[in-house]
Amino acid sequence: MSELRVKRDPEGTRRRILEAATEQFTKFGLAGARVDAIATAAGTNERMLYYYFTSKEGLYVAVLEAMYGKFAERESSVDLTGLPPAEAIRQLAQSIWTYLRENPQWLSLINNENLHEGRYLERSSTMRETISPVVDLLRTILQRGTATGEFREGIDPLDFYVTLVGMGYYIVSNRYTLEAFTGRNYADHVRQKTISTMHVDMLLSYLRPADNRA
Amino acid sequence: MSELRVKRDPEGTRRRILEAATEQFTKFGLAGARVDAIATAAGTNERMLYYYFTSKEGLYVAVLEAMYGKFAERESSVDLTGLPPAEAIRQLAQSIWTYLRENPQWLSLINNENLHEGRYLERSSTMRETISPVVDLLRTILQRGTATGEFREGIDPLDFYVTLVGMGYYIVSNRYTLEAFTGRNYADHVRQKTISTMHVDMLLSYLRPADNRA
Amino acid sequence: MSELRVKRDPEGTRRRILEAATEQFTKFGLAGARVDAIATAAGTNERMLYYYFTSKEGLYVAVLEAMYGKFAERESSVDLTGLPPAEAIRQLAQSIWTYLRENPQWLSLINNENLHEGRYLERSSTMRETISPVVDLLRTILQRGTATGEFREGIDPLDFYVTLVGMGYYIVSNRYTLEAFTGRNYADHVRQKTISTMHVDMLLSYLRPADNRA
Amino acid sequence: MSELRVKRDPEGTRRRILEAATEQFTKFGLAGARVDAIATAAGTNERMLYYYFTSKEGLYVAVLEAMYGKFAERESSVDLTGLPPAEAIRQLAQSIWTYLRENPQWLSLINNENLHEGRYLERSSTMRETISPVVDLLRTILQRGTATGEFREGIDPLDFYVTLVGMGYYIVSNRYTLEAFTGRNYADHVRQKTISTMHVDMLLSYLRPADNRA
DNA sequence: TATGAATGAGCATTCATTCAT
DNA sequence: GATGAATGAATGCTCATTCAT
Repeated sequence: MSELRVKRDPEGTRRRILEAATEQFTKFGLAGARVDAIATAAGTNERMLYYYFTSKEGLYVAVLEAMYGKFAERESSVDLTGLPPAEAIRQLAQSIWTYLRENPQWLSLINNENLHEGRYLERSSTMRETISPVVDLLRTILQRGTATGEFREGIDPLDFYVTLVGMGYYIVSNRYTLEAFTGRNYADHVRQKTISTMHVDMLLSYLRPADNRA
Repeated sequence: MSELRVKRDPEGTRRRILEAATEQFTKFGLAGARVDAIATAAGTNERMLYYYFTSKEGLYVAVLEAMYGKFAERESSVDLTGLPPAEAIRQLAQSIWTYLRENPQWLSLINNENLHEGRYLERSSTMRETISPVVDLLRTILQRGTATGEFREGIDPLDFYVTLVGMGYYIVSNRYTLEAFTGRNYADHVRQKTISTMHVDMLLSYLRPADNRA
Repeated sequence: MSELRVKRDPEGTRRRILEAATEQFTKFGLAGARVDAIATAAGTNERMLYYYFTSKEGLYVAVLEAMYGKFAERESSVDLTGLPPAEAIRQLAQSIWTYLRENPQWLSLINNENLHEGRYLERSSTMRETISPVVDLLRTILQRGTATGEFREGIDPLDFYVTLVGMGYYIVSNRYTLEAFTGRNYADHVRQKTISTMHVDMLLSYLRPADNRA
Repeated sequence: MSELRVKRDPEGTRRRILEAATEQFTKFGLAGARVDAIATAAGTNERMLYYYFTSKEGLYVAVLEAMYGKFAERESSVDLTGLPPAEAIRQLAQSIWTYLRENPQWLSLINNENLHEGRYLERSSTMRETISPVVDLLRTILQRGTATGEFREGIDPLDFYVTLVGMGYYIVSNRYTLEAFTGRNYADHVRQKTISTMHVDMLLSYLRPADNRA
């Protein structure tokens, strides 16, 4: 018999709570989110939230972990084999920046975590492995570029990765204050394209060997 | 009659409330900060907070404005006249990055504002003028560099400024999550020096004209 | 098929719930005890508690009844035949006081019942018969003592019994507040022996006929 | 201007909360009492309860302390100078028992404290001094009696006091369960008179010297 | 018999804010 | 200007209990 409202649906209930919580936490932060708003949005009652996640903080950690999961999944799915080094860098950067642009709530969560000095992130243990595949990929690209003489030697892949991510992160995360300060709307498509071109140029001109310059 | 405790000190009370509020808002955000904690920390009672700032939000806006004021003051005090263009860029970057490093609470406030989609920032109207002197300064430096042939043409000063700030912003603001993800402590002095060297190199190699490269 | 965990054990489950409930109710009272704590301590789930005992109150009554059962069993097992009256009184008193000392949770339950004005006790009808054998025994002893001239006439056995029990009850039930008020630890063995000697003396000197005194 | 409802009355509000709390705690115990019921009964709101007493437990302790205060006041007001020793004992006992009879809520509180193993009583520091005046008084009476040869030697005043109090305490505190068990209503005036006569007789016959007996 | 899932009312407590002096 | 007293609406969380399997 088909029913509109499924009465018993543990997995569904859990999932709906997690989705609702993700939205509330990204919108209002840990302190600002309200458990009753989460329960209502999830179509259940507050009690179930505690049944599945023990506490508001427990739910917050679960949201963080679910987010990391999706992020890691996506990061490891990029395929850049066979591309010339510079082009690989370009595409890797675009891929990461696109992800950040499309998932601003993810950045809100990260910012919230930094407000809490990473307290809740520490509880989860698999963060480091999340990004290592991308950094490995980047390392390979840099090595290929150095081998062909296109890139200079001695580039630290992790610092380079952090810089690359930061470029995209900053303009997405700070889009509202940037508009107030600069008068420019960096959420705008054209604006984003312009500045990301600058960023790619910057990354690549930095990689170019000194001999090639003078 | 002489008393140990000065009862009436309007300016002092106002200032102490503002200082206490700054600390609480930067630590816990708008939602997380507690008015009674602010009052206690300021050595006064909650009522005075409403007397001077109307509401919690009003106090929050006042904190934002006070912060902008200090930031603007500092930004306009840099003197780079007489320096060769590349050196001027280097010193400007270092100056800004040092400020960010030394004022992480300022970044917390900005992040909080972005969480609120810049709602409270809009109320204050003088934001844009805050950064324009620095951007003007940067524009002059870029023009000087272009004139001497050191820098390429057609660089957008504002986008360049945003990129430069973002580089410093990201590693300070995200220091906690970066440590969880990368295993590196970017709050560390040596680490910060290393990556800021990379950033300056990146900015300058981007500015170098194409003719100079091939 | 043999399994390590026996799944079905109705009597065991019922018993374990009752034991866990006894502990929780004596520790925290009816209002303070938590059904989920009882279920957990009994190694089952809350639902079974309702299956066997209908409600929290039903379980509470069941605990009361089980306690009475044990108490009655014990009370009727004292054998004092053949002892001289005074010695019989002495041994009866010691027997009762020892029981009280060894079952302070029983006193907690009784106190709880008095807090509820005996509401739940009334439901059980066999209370009165519980103590009547002991009172009968006491009546016989008193009659024997009167016959030999050792005890005076006209002693009410029930009032005497109540007084005797009260002496032991008070110092066990109130051991914590007594320590706070008097500085003496009446839970201490030596202390208990001293005061119970006083109590026995008191009971016996009361029983002694007036003629014997002057 | 005369108003029915006094708007500002800090002392009154505090007092009314304390009175309402006393009633609720004595009726339902610490766990069973409800803060909103207390607030309503006090004609104020829950917030004020926390304003004046910090927490439910804080209020509970305040109730305990207020009760002790009244008890101590009363205890120290008995005047027995000039009475013959036996009469003094009789009147002291009656005075204490009357107090217990008239303040059964006080006994409920004490029982509750014993359920909590005296946890909250410990916080208050002046308990011991509360009863010492009465014990001193008792000691004097006993000494006077010994001097005249009416009382035997070597009576411990504190143990004697504890026994005396216990006699009255038990039949008041356990009046409901006693009725269920014995069928007698010890709250009844006649009943109480009968048994307290027994108790006084018991105390006095215990005090009488051995020489006087045989 | 047994158990995981679900519920709604109620819980102690805290919140930002306002009143009266 | 300054302060203690007062408020009502939340807030996160727990309660005893019932439903569905």
